[in-house]
Amino acid sequence: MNLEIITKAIASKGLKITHQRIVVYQALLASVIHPTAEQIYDQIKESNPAISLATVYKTLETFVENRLINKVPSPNGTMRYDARTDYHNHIYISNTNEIMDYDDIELKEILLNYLKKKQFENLNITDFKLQIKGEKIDPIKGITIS
Amino acid sequence: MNLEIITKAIASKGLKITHQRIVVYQALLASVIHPTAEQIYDQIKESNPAISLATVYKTLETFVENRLINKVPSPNGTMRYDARTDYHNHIYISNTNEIMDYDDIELKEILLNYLKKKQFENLNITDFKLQIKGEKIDPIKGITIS
DNA sequence: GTAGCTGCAAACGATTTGCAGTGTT
DNA sequence: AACACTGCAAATCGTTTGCAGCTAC
Repeated sequence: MNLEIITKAIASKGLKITHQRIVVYQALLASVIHPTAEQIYDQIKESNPAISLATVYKTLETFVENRLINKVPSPNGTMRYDARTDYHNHIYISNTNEIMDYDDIELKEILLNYLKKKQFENLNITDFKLQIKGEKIDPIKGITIS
Repeated sequence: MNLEIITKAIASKGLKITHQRIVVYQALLASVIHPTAEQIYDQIKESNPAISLATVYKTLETFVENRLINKVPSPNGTMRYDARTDYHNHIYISNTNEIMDYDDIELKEILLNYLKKKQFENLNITDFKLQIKGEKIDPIKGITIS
């Protein structure tokens, strides 16, 4: 997406603007599959053959530390990355190993309301999400929600 | 816990009742920390020095396949195990790396209700839970919820 | 007796690290 | 020029595997 937005986002964290960081962030922003580090690497090395996998890992880790992106543990043990940092839920699809975003303002309200009512002592809540797990009935087709 | 319950549970899945399986299942049932395979291994090898870590892994995997226990991916990348298979939610505490169970019938109702209203096409939901992430304000003290 | 289980050691895949060289500021 | 960042290869960590011997049924 917009290169200026990307460089600004990186610079805003006091990080140096390198080609590698731009490309990694760009790839993640464009992706909808919550890719692994290796998937990002495979994708970007086509246009960027010199990049190293270790750099992709380091870059992603740096972004996570600076809250530019999120790291998502997946049920099969590998980490996946998510450029979205705003509130949203995930659906994990076990037969295709996909992670889908799932947004609903109503759900957010319901959960916020619920959590507000509860008293959590000694706990500072930093995040919450409804994790839905399921399987596609037809693995080739998409999922629609209404 | 009750040895008879343990052996019956294992036998009910058509699995052979071995000392190792009993001990692993027992340790997991008694634990409240959602231990890793290695934590279970460390705990049981005190009374069972001959047991091997590979067996603990294999045993846990067998239990998961037979739906006796659950495998939980944790944000730091390692898998943790949970003897509870009934509906419950998890709180992940990032500064202590703890996973806490969190139960509330009201919450279950709210979520069930919400999901019932929604139409998920081409998706067969197998599980859902509210994942709360937070940090302990005082890491030594516990968390109370009301 | 036989299939299923265990223990060992070796293999594996994902991720991290140390370090010398390079690039950004 | 200084320091942060990159690339490489080696190291590490959690987990899995192959296989020979053992055990529950």
